[in-house]
Amino acid sequence: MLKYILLGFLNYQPMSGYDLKSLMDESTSHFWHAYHSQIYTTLRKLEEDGLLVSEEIEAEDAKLNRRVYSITAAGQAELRDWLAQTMSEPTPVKEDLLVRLFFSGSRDRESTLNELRLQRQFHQQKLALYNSLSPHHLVADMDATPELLREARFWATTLEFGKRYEHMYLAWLEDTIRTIEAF
Amino acid sequence: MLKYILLGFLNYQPMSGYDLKSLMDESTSHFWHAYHSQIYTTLRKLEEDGLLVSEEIEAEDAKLNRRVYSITAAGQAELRDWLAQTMSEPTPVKEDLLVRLFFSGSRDRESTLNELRLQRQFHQQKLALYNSLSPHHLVADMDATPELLREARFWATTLEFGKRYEHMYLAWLEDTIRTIEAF
DNA sequence: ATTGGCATGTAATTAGTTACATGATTTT
DNA sequence: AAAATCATGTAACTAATTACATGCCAAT
Repeated sequence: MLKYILLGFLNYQPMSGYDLKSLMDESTSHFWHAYHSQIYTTLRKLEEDGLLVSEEIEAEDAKLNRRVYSITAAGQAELRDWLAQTMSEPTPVKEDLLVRLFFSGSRDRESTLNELRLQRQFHQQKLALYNSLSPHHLVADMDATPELLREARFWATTLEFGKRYEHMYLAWLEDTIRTIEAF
Repeated sequence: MLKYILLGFLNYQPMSGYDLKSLMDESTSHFWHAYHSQIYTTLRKLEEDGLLVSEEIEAEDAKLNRRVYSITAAGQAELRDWLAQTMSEPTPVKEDLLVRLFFSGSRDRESTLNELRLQRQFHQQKLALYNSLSPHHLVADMDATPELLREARFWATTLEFGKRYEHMYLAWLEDTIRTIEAF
C-alpha cells in the first residue's frame, strides 16, 4: 500500500523521501502510517522497478544532499491501473484495544478502566486535531496548481472519516467505561 | 498480538490450532485476523518458549491426529503481565479504502462511486452479521464454566464496537457517495 | 550547551501473506 | 461426483518495525 501512497504523491509533483514523510505525517498517516526507513527503502525499490527516477540535488552550504524522486510514465500507469481496480473486500480491522478488552475478564477492573480512560484522552486529542485540520493546509506544502485543488475535495472525505471514527470511538469508550463500572 | 490471542483462548481451556482458528474466525477475527499458517507456527514458537505445552491426541478411525495445546504457568504469567500494562497510544488506523479515495482525484468518477457502492454492500453485510451475533454463541464452542460466562460481558463490548463501527462506516459511505455524485 | 529540524540511509528482526501440500470423512 | 469440513503443517515472500548511524544548521 505504501507503494501507491508514494506514487500518488509523486504524481502530484517530484519530491524527496523527507518531503514524502512530512506530507504523509500530516495526511495519510492518519489511515496509513509508515516509518521513514520503510519510505526510503520502498522509494529505492520503485526506482529499480522503473516506476520512479531520482536525481541527487546538491545543496548549497554544506547541507546534506537531497534525492528528489519523480514518477515515470510506467509509474503513472501503475497508479492508474491500481485505481482502476475495485477492492473486493472491506479492509479488516486490527484494533489492539479490542483484543485486550476481549481478554480482560481475568484482569483487575481498575486496570481495565484506567486503560479505557487513557484511550479516551488519546481519542479526544485525535478528534481535536482533526477538527483543527483543513484539507487545504496540505496544498500549502505543495505547488498550488488547480489540479491539486480538485484533489483536496477527496482529501476532505478522508478527513471526514477520521472525525466520525473518533467521534464513534469516543462514544463507545464512554459507554464501555460506564458498562464496566457497573459490572 | 496473535501471541496474546492464543494465550488468551488457551487460558480458557486446552485446544488445538484448528479449534483456535475456528474460535478466532467467529470472534476476534473481526478485530484481529490471522491465517491458519501463522497460527500453527506461532503455537510452535510459544511452546518452544515454554508458554504452552502440547500433546498429540491420537484419533480413532483413520483421521488426522490433533495437537492439543495447554497454557503453562509461564504462559499465564505472560498473559497477566501483558494485560497489566496500559497501551500508551491509540491503535493507528490502516484503511485501504481511504488511501484509494485520497488519491482518487485523477480517477474516473464512476469507478470511484462503484467502489464505494460495493463497499456499502460489504459493510451492510458486516453490520447484519454483527446484529445476528450473540456473544454467548462463543460459549457454546467451549466448556460453559461460570468463569467463561463472565468473560462474555467483555466480549459483548467488542461486539458493540463492531456494530457502531459498521454503522458509522455506512453513514460515511452514504454521505461520501452523495458528495462525490455532486462533484 | 542542547534541542529540534533537515536529510539520508542500512541492518536486523518480527509479523503477516500467499502458495504449496496432504488426506480422510461427511454432506449435498 | 463434488464440495465442505476436519486437521496439520512447510516454504517463500513481502511488509513492517525497531535499532543503529551520521552530521549540519538554527534557535533557545
